[in-house]
Amino acid sequence: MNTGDVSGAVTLDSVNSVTFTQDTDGNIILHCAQDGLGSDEEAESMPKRLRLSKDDTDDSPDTPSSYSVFTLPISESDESFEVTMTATEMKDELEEQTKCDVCISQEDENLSSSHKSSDMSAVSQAWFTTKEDKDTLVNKGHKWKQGMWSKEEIDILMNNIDSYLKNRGIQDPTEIIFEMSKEERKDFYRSIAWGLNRPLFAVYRRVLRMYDNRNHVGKYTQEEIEKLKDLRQKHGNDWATIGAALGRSASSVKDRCRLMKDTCNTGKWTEEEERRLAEVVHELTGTESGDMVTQGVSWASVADMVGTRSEKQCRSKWLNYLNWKQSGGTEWTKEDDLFLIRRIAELEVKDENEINWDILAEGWSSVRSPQWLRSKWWTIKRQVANHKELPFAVLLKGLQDVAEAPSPPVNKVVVVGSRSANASPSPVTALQIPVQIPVQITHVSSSDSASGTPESGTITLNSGALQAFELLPSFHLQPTGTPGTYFLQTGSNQSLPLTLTANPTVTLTAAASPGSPDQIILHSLSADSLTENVTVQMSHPGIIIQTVTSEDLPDPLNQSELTTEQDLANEEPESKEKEENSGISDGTALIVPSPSSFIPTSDITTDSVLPVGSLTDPILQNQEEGSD
DNA sequence: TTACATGGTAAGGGTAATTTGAAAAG
DNA sequence: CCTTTTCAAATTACCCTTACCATGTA
Repeated sequence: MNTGDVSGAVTLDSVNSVTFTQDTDGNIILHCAQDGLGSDEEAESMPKRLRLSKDDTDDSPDTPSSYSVFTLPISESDESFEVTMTATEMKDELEEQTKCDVCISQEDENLSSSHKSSDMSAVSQAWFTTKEDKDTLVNKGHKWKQGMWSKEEIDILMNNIDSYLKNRGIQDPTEIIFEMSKEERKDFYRSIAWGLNRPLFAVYRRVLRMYDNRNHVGKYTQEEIEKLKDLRQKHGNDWATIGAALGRSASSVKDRCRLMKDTCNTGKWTEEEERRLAEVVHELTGTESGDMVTQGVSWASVADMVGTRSEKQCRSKWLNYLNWKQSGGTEWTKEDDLFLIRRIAELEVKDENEINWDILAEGWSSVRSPQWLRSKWWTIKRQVANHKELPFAVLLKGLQDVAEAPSPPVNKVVVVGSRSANASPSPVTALQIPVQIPVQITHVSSSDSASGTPESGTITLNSGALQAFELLPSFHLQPTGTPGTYFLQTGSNQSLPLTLTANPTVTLTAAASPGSPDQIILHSLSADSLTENVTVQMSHPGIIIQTVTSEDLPDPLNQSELTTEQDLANEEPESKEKEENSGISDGTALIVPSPSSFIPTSDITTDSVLPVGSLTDPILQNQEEGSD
């Protein structure tokens, strides 16, 4: 699937000169002369005014402050549009200079010169290689982001690249990156780094990796590995040459070589190996058996001394098991799960990246290491199929509810997120309290049904309750007549993964939830006699039933049927794929209790999340393609 | 020449996700 | 007893920083 056609992509090439003023409410008004709008024949001289209002969902110290820009309606014919402008670090300037001229012009010399007048982007406009440089800047109060790039950062980067390309009339970014000379691409990196709190060299590397198509090739085959060994013999550490010969990037082959020491064992560690590992670690770090050692270890040296294992194996064994074992660690329990979620919630961080795992892990005997704890969090988090889309706070609250639910562990159905009505692009967080949704499964005694058992039986699902819904191959909704109530109907030849036993009605989960009148009735028309006439009632507004099948997307036909119903307009439970990024994708969702192995996350990732811009991150794209 | 900006490499610490394999359950 | 499922350990593809070097240029 291609995300390139995400609708509503923002056009950034409306090159006009604009003027900021401030109104009495403190809003910044952006006056924008209507001359340069490209092909627009209607040379409407009416100036377009935009109001900049601070987006307060995003005021964490580490994330860029962003301003939403809305057009103020001037006339009916005025094509309104909406832009989100990231104004990182420019905030202060904007606030103190109530009036300034900014030229967003074709020539990005202008662009940079207007920035140059200040140190607003000191971080992203410097190459900087040393720690001291970093410290100096940080001490001066500049933000310095490092570590994994967040989705937001990538979006900014992609947008920057996009507008650079548009300004230059270049189609393919790889032209600039791999073909142009230094001179020709002068200022490329400088321009695209704008708005990011990372030094240029970080941006530079990120971009190289992103667009190097020899970099996301996937698993090494056995032949490749053999060939790699040969090449290694021949060329030593000349990774560029080896990579070229293999059709892989230099860093890829370098990394692969790190995994294979000729003397490496695989599989389970022997006691002797473990003993040696412990000895070596303690020796190299000047610590004693029983001490917690979670950083400051040179794993390359450790591996050398251990002899039979690679550095990664050593590190992994130590941080995920051995150190904990030796310092008297205790087993991780379900309670620990809950405790972890609570602890994280207590931190009240806006973003996962702000969590200090070292501190969190301190004095917690069932935690094997901070690194391990972090991965533990990941496994918890990934039980939520769409965790990638959910705002951190929502995810957290949802998990907390789930974990604390007193309900029996069997048949737990959890849904995170609720529908935030329509339209209003209101803050995604806070208001939307994830709830557990009671799901009732009853037999329907409706209409026809020739089935012999009007009595109903318990419905148990293969293993996790929601699997039933996930596996629904396709369906459509039919209004039942009762407002907000629909039949959700599957195709006749598709059997639900439901089996009936002998029990009348079953509530899959019974958590406290806001009473809600809205119901969805699922009516299976499966040919399978056992599953005939099964109705699933769910009472909650805005449940999204995500059809996640192995073939990915729901049947488009059914989708369209679904959306034609007028009263589905507000409550329409399933619309995600359709609606793309029209703003209502916030927060509604579905947790799944099923093993992660099953859920293809590919279809719920980027499309609805990619906010603006028409470029796709090739890395993401690659991952999607690969996940088939 | 120095000093500095830019662009580049190798090494290695790290993360995120999948694969593997043994134990538990059917 | 055999097969399937489950779950944690092991593995691996990929990511990011640091240190250091090369070259261009003011």
